[in-house]
Amino acid sequence: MPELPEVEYAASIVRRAAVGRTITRVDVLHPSQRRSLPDDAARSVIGDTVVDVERRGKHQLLRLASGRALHVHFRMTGDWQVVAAPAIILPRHARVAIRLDDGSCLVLDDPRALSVVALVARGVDPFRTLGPEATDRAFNAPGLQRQLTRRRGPIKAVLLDQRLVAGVGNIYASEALWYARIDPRVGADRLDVSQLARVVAGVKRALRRALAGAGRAYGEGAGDRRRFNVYDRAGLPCRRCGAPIRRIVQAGRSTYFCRKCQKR
DNA sequence: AGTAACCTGTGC
DNA sequence: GCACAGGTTACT
Repeated sequence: MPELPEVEYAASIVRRAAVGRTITRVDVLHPSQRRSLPDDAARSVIGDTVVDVERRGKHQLLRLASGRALHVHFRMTGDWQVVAAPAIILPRHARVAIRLDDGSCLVLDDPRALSVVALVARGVDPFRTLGPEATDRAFNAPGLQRQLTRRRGPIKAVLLDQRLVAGVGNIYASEALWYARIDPRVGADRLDVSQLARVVAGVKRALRRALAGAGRAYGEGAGDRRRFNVYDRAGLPCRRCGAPIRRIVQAGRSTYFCRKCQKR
């Protein structure tokens, strides 16, 4: 589920539920999460107050009054559930439960347990390695071209590199290149600045469209394929030209594209 | 640049 | 049984 639009939506839910609230208890319910959030760290945030919730790329940061923060990444299958008091019934795949002073509970719900929750010390910037935000003006063709002098590889793989641009995931990398009409297999360093401008525009278009729809049609499974132009549509007709959508594997991940209208 | 690893679930 | 899954890091 969680690409940037879903993370933005999840962050907005947590913001509403947690800002201004004080943490009264933290339970780490799966050994996998204990690696990033050991028991002593979990204990140490008790009594601290959530003052803000930020999102950068696919990362979330719950800023605490002490100056520290909880850094959250959903990876493949994480999500927040906010459970209201007094009936605290944890979802099936509850991995971390953060109780708040109004009796409610923030639950990290993650079947695969790959999510990461870590305590960040005051003054540490957990986002320092991230590139410009995908939806921001700072993500632009000239800037991308400069980065490409050091980063080679097919454009699809390059878009997934969070150091170059923050927030593009596997679905929207395919979607963006379909909008840009560019073949995902092309070496990124072979694209000229006007083609890179199309890639940048494609990324923004795909993400903004999804951001507008996040919250609706979320996690319903069946409705998902309809939202996409190419992702998970192997063999189905391209919405632009009718040619069958192809699936290939790049760097171990599925890529979907239209061979006819995505060139070079 | 590809592959394994981290985990569990789903669908063929 | 096996392939595959929307992410990321650390290895060949």
